[in-house]
Amino acid sequence: MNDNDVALICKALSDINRLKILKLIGSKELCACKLLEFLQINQSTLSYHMKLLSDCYLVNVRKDGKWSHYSLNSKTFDEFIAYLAKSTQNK
Amino acid sequence: MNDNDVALICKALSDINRLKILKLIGSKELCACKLLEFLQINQSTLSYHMKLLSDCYLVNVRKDGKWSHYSLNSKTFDEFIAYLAKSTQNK
DNA sequence: ATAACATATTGACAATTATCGATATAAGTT
DNA sequence: AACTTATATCGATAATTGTCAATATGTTAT
Repeated sequence: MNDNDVALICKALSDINRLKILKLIGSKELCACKLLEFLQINQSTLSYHMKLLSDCYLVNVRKDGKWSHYSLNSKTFDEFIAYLAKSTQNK
Repeated sequence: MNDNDVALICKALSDINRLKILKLIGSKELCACKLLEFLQINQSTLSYHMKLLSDCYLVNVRKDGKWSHYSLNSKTFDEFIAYLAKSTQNK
């Protein structure tokens, strides 16, 4: 993880809908159709957000038939938090 | 601190130059002219970034004569990290 | 094979962003 | 008072972003 990765992840988290998504899938895996129920956005818009979140490895996608199940990639998320916290220390 | 605050802070940290600034002022206060030495950007561009960072309370500004001294607002930063970390837990 | 369903992709568009040059403000210096 | 220095603001511009409607892709059910 480097500054560029962190910038990308921050960008991914800089949208209110994507933050809501993070919270929703933070503790349990959800499919796109469930996420759609909670958010006031179009299906294609959700798909756009999910791609953005998974492109920076913040979110895992598990395909099961016609469903896409999304979950938080805890490894990336934890590394991100740790990197950020460390960024502001010593040097 | 709420989702909107966090989205704003994430947006503030989603730029590579602002991330560098965060690292630079994370441990010690620096004036704009010092920051300018480290970054390959215009003076007005730096001023724009610093305004963005201080508008979301991530950065403190201390004016001293004609100088502006910037430092990390640790309270905001720590709250931000804590909020993010908590966002992905239980519910 | 056809239909229905879940999700992804494309194209378009308005809004926002990062950047710079020019100018303004405000403080120190001569 | 005139000049220099440090920073902020304004105006313009190219690039990026979030959104939707329409369409495509792929899967299951009939």
